[in-house]
Amino acid sequence: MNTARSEFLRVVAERGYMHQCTDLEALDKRLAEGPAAAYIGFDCTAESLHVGGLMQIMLLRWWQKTGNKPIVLMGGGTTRIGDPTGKDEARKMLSDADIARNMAGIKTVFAKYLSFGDGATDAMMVNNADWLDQLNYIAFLRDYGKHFTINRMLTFDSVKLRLEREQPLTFLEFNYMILQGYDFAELWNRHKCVLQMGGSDQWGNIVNGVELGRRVHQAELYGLTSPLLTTSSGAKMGKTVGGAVWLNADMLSPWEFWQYWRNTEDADVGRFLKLYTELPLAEIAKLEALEGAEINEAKKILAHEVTKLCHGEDAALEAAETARKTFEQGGLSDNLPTVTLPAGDLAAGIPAFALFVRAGLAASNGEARRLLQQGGGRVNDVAITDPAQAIGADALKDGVIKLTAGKKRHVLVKPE
RNA sequence: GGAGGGGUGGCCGAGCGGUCAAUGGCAGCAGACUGUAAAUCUGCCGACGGUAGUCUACGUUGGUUCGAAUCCAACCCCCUCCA
Repeated sequence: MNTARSEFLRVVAERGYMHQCTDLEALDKRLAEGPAAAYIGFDCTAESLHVGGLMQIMLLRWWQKTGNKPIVLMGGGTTRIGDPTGKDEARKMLSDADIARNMAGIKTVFAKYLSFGDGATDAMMVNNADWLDQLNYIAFLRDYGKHFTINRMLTFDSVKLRLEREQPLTFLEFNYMILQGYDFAELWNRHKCVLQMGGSDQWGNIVNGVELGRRVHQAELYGLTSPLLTTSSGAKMGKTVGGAVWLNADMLSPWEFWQYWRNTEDADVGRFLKLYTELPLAEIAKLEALEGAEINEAKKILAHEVTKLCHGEDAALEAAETARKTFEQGGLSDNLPTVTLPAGDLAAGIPAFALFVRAGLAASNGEARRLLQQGGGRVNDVAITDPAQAIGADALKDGVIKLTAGKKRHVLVKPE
């Protein structure tokens, strides 16, 4: 791998993006010959992508930076089927309206990482509904179905998992891999796309496309997968207290996004800097070498760099400043998540537990009570252990009340 | 169509007439220790409620019982084997 001639594959190898490749040497040779097009597919299963998809986006970004053309494939068609890969049971069917809404939400993020346009290395976005929706069943089966044997399909992990666990796999889902394979062949046909990338769980689907392209179009196609990312302690990436770590700001504020990276485990800092930032490797090596509490500096840089790419430099700086005020000075920052409350309610006094619920720091009154009783709740940095203690307008400091749950979750309450 | 097995809290998985809001594990939350880290230890972990109490829960609907997640019936769904 050190012998890679193409800049892209060098980056991929050095920064840890590679898990498997269908034919590394041939791909390297192809890339050395000149710019190429590659695609990654994104299914429209939620209104935003989350950090789980960030590595794929970074791959496309490097692809473009190293002089190639990225194609973002929106799975408007395949999402109607539902990818069974890695799933114990069928996902519930999404309505076309859901899919359209999700696609609209997901699309927005790519503009931040890729530059779109009509030039040779400009990114383009396509939707596989454009060709899948109008497939003619019999014609499709004759032209493409003949290239897939059931024998082979049954050997794919996505299928085996279901069969071994004795969970049903519907014929609908069974077709997913064929359609994804067809996507690749079609993208070769339309845009001379030679490479499909994706997470390691997509390996089987990708290989299908490579083979289909060869059989139908005699095309030399390649596949490359990235490792499935878990944190050092084994947890799957991308969970915060609130849920997934979304990339869209309206689903997860830049402040919380920054916090997510700031809280990276020590052992993951170097790896994440390589994967999710574009800092030079030499600089990363220095940061990685920091010991003990000093590694916190590296985490701040990680948080800054990742947030800068996703939400812009201003948002990153603002989050850093908010963190500095909140954690290092123990003070107030008006950039913390804020909840408003009718001034009248506050004047009348609200039991502490109820206030925590209204601020979104507890899901139910019972949970809020427990939080307070266990000493995990603070009002203006003072622990409140009596859940029923009334909080009134006299708690206002500079016009706001600061609520804290645990060590890291802060919310400002403002009367209005 | 026939025979058998199964559907329990976010997940896995016990329970098989009362002492069950339901053992245990995972996940999650909080506290201690720390560095907004990890590991570890401790507490919490259905809802409402002045921790007494009330309500909603063990696929669905009825039934038997003083009393059911536990027994019966019908229905729905899943799995296995046979046809």
